[in-house]
Amino acid sequence: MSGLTIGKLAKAAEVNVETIRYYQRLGLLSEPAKPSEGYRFYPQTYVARIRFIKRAQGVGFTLKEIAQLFSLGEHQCDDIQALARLKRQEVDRQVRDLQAMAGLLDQLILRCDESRHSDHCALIEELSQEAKF
Amino acid sequence: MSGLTIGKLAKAAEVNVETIRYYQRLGLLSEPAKPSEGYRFYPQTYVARIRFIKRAQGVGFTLKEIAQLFSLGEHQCDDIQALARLKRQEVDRQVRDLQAMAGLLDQLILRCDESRHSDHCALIEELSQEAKF
DNA sequence: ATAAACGCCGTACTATGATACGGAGTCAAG
DNA sequence: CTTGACTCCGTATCATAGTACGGCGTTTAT
Repeated sequence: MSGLTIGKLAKAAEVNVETIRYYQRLGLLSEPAKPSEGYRFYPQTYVARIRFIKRAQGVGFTLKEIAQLFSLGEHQCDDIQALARLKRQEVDRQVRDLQAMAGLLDQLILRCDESRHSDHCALIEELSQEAKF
Repeated sequence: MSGLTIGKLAKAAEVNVETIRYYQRLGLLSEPAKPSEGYRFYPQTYVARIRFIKRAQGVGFTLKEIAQLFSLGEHQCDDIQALARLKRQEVDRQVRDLQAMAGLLDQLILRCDESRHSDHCALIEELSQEAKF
């Protein structure tokens, strides 16, 4: 098993072929050398990498940030730590935001149980008040 | 204190004036009636609402999803619960993803401490393996 | 050995989430 | 009472993240 064609990779990673090409253009994925005759072959590890990109995006990272994240390991350990710690803090903030969101949804669900839901705006207000960052 | 002009609101919520107009066009914010002479006035509660939108975006919600979230409270409690529960599950998944991301960053930070960082790709692979949703 | 399917590559188009711009009206400080 | 800042509104432009398309070459299954 020397590798996957782009179509197989796309299917395995559950993305569009064009998306892979796009990621290559952005440098998120390196493009394997093209054999003088025939198609490119992609290593299986790309499946994981693409899935990772998709998940990171799902939690609010931009492709640029993800590229930065990847680059963390590719430098000598100098200012990497600072960047990683910064990202780490952002992630913590995002977790807090999501937990607040979970709380809001829980309250909405509860309120539904009680068949009474007049003050959801107060909830939103409260939630955003917490956001002192 | 009868309300804010759009500029004051924008400053208070730390967004561009144009962003507010845009949100109005999308129905995320209702546009206060324009007095026959003079400027519109926005209630202070809009500050919280805008901050909420911004935070929700930050954790991966689209404006469309946020609009949906807002609409949850504005219907009679029928299929609201189902939708809220669905969103709730998504949020839980996102929290898990973020925690995995935090773990990845922690490992990168550690590896920096050890001044040795050859296998970060293995980390990414591992992380995306976990993602069986 | 040939047709259908797939890969390659460049360019064009789409949707989302804003931002900018221009001209006219309004407000408020000096 | 004027001038500078702000509002209003419509339209245009931008960045990001893809998706589609067309023409050509390659591959593979029948």
